[in-house]
Formats: sequence, structure tokens, C-alpha cells
Amino acid sequence: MKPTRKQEIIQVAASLFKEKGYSAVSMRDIAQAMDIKAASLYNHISGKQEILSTLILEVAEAFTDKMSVITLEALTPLQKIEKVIEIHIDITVNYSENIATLNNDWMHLEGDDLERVVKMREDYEENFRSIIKQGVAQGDIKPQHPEVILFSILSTLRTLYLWNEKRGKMDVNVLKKDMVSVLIKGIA
Amino acid sequence: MKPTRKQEIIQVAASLFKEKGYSAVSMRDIAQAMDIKAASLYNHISGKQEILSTLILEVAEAFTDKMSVITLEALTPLQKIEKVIEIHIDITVNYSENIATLNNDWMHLEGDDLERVVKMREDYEENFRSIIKQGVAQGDIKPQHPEVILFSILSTLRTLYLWNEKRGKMDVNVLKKDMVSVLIKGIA
DNA sequence: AATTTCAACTAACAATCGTTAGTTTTGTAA
DNA sequence: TTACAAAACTAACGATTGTTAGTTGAAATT
Repeated sequence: MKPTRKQEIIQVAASLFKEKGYSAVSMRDIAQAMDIKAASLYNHISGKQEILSTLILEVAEAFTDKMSVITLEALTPLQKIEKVIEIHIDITVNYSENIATLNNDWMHLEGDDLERVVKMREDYEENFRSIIKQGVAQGDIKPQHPEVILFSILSTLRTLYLWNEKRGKMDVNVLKKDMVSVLIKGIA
Repeated sequence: MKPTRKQEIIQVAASLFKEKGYSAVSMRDIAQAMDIKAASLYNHISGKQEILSTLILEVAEAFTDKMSVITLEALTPLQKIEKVIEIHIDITVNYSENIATLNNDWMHLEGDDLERVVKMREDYEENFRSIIKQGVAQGDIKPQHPEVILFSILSTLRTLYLWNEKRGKMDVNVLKKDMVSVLIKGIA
């Protein structure tokens, strides 16, 4: 599908936001990257804030949707974690700029959007925590502090976008296998 | 030691930078947090950029120093990784705001400071990579892609500052033990 | 007591910010 | 060819940005 002009603007902005952060990118920067004047952007979007919220909500909803599917599936906790790792890799490959902005600039959202994204994040973490706790209860996961396990895995997955470029020619499926192995079975 | 006024400014700024990012914090914001006027800040510092570079160089040098010590020690690769985990936790506990700024706002450094910090980061990663490769060569570490191992562990350690508050009453030594276990031996 | 240093202040600067209003150009459909 | 909509433009707005200049009062030193 040919992207709309609005989608083009958002994508260009996303790339700049990833590089320098939302606050350091001006509307004039975005316009210049598109070879138009800043005022012309307003024929397509309502303002800078709309770019931010569109960008963030798109990927935040992707995570929420995928996670809710996993929650309902009939899998062991470890299999569910495996799936979580895989969806993170999939989404990161397709939305690497959005994830950068979600991670670093969510606090610049305003009003309901801010509330919503924070809630989605909390819910996501809570779902993940439940999976881990269930795994511990069944004896599949070591009885460590679930919080340490949660944050170790989630930190790695959330910053994957930083390494995605350097990933180079490594195949996505190889990456998935390796990451599942490292995160679940360790390195020793 | 009673901190100098300059140190006070830098600490207050660090806290604001952690919250909203360097670009979104104005000199007037920093001044207001100290109950003085923005112009008064300039009796103690040369400008906003000095705050940023002081903040970042301080913690970047701490990492570099500690890492170079580990490199020279007579330890097995796995023991060295264990030490790396420990120094990250130690530094994070003491410099949580600095690390937030190092991670998120290093690209707003200018001139030599920017070059220096980028180089320090590259060197740090290269040292870490060497340890992993040596571990693989000796058979202590699984023959996975060293890059995947490197980034998994480093991502977790670098974003530790985000979880430090939530850590609450968990003792630092317990955290060290748990993280070493999770990162090296896995969760299963 | 006189002098200097420190650390605050007020006022203002040029530059840049997001955004609006109104106009002109471009491309498409009738 | 004309009519219309899409998408660009110029010009400007009020607010905010980092920073400078010059001043003032208090504290420390001579």
C-alpha cells in the first residue's frame, strides 16, 4: 500500500525521534527532512503531539494485543515466555523507531494518551509477571525473585531496538532461537 | 563532604534530566527546583552543556576504570562477568540519575566530549566481548553468538537504573546474587 | 572598619519554538 | 477547460529558549 502523506510524516518523525529524542526534534526539523516547510505539515496532522501519540499508541497496542493472545493460549509458562520473546523480536524488527519513542518519550504524552500508555505498560508487565510466577509455582522456573527475572528479560527485549541495526545479516529466526536459549537456559 | 553549589546544581539537574530528558529541561526548570533564578546558575557553571558533560563523564569514567581493573585480574571469564555484573549494580545504586542521562542523552554532548564518551562506550563493549569470546573458547560459555550474549547481559545491566527505585528494600547483595544467577545460569 | 568575594538578583538579547492565517500552486475529475 | 480538492507556500504570532550584562546585599577576609 502506498502510505498517506500523514503516514510519511509520522515515519520521518519517528526516525528523527529515535535519533535525538522527541523534545530535541522541532517541527522544522521534520519538515526539512521531508523537503517542505513546517507550516505545510499542518495540512496533514493537528500538531507535534499527534505525531507522538500515533507513533506510541500504534506499537503499544501491538504489544498489548499479542500479549493478551499469549495469556489465553494453552501453553506451559516456559513456552509462553518463549512466545513473548518471539513477539518482541517480530515487533522490534517492524517498528524499531516506534519502540525507541515508546521507551524514551512516553512521558511527553499528554492527557488520556499518557494515562492509557502507562496503564498498558503496567498491564503488560503484570501479565508477564503472572506467567513467571506460575512457572515458579509449577517448578519449571527457579524460585528466584520473580521481579529480577521479569526485569532481566524485559530489559533485554525492550532495548533490542538498539541492536537491531547491528544485527546485520543475522536471520530473525536464528536470533529468536539464540535469545530464547540465552534468556531461559543462560550462558554457562 | 558538603557539596559545592556547583555539585548541587548538577545533582538537581540530573534528577530532572532523568525524569524528562536533557532537551525537555530548561535552565529555568533547574533554577526553579533550586529556588533561584536561571541567571544565577551561571555564577557556578558555564552553561547547560557543562552540566551534561560533567554528569556523563563522571559515570562513564567510573565504568571505564572498573572495567579496566577487571580485565587485568587473574580470573576465569565467568568470574569476570560476575564482577562486571557487580560493578554495574554498585555504580547504578550510587549514580542512578547519571546513568539515565548517559543512556538517553549522550548524543547531546558536543565536540570532544561526545567523541570521548562514544569511544569509552565502544572500548567497554569490546572488553566485555573479549571476556565472552574467551569464555566460549575455553568451553565455559555456550558457543552461541557472542553478540547476543553481550547485548542480553549489557541491556539488562544498563537499564537497571529504571528498576532501582522499585527494588525497594531488596538488599544489594541479594540482588547481585540473583542477577548473577539469572544472567549466567538462566531461569529454567 | 574597610575591602573583597560570593551568590543572588533584574532586565534584556537574539534565536528558536509550535502554531495559525491566508494565499498560491499542483494534480485530478467532471 | 473548468472546477475542486490536496498540498504546498509566505508571513507572522506569542511564548520560551540559553545566555549575557550589570547590580545588589551578605558573608568572609584583611
